[in-house]
Amino acid sequence: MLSIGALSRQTGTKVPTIRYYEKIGLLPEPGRSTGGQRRYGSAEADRLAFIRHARQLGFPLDDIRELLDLSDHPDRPCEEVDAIARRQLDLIGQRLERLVALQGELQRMVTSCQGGATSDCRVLEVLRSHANCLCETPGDRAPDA
Amino acid sequence: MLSIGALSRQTGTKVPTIRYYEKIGLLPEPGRSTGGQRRYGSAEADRLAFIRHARQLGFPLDDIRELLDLSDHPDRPCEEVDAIARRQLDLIGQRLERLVALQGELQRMVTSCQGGATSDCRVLEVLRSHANCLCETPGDRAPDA
DNA sequence: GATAGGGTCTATAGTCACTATAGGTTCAAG
DNA sequence: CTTGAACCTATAGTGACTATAGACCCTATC
Repeated sequence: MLSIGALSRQTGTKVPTIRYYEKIGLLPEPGRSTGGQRRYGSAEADRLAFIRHARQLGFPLDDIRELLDLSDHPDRPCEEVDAIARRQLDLIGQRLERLVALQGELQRMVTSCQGGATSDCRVLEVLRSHANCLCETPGDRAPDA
Repeated sequence: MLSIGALSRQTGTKVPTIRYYEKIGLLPEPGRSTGGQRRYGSAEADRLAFIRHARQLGFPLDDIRELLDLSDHPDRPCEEVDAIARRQLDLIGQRLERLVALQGELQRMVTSCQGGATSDCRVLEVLRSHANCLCETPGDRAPDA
């Protein structure tokens, strides 16, 4: 039986994160010691490891919830799992494309800066003028990983 | 003089976002109509365009605040600007590296899935076992863009 | 001048995935 | 039996917005 701190060290997950996962229902409520402290077995440790690994791969918690659910039902077909993974792969592809473009523009900005006063700064100039920038995807956001 | 909606359309920024930028001090408090509605001139429009462009390049708002400040002082040397841009470039490089690794692992997962029941699902199996995964950077996060 | 509608106002809460804090309790070693 | 680290709960904060509610304004048409 592991304390929350031991589980934290074992899985590389911070203690508040474990409690957070419990609160949002990703981890089951564990047993408690007589004094009321959480005690974990290997099933919980496996589940948490699964979650952390999926998080490292950038899956959002809602997807992970679904993956865990599917994982709990070995008889169900794995198409849904596949779909979730492919969706995530797609997303990462999109982010990569975008990041490469950003890197390009930033690189151009930085290398064209010759020093001097900010009044002549090429970086600021580029930021000021929208000429020759990407600006394809105006208001998008992309989280994590 | 532009209404907030007109400025929104001109810069591709949502109206609540403009008000949010004002609240956190990135945009100055604009003049108002007799009825109390915000009215913007071209200086504000330029400033907002600068902010949006920097955001598209992934700069966090705090960096943008500093860039705007430097931009307001044309006599100062542009080294700081350069440093901020280089830092951002670095960050993007790191994110790219990581995303490429993620893409690789996800791709392997997805292509090795042969269909069938979730009990044999290769995707879930990989998520369950930490063997041959990246796991170098345990608890890191990386926002935006 | 009245009215209709769309735009605008403020304030507040929600998003995602945590992280930090405060103030108290329990556990294990010595 | 005492110490001090680890644990408990509850709440608030992060970043960069987004959404909602309920009231008010502005302009155009009648």
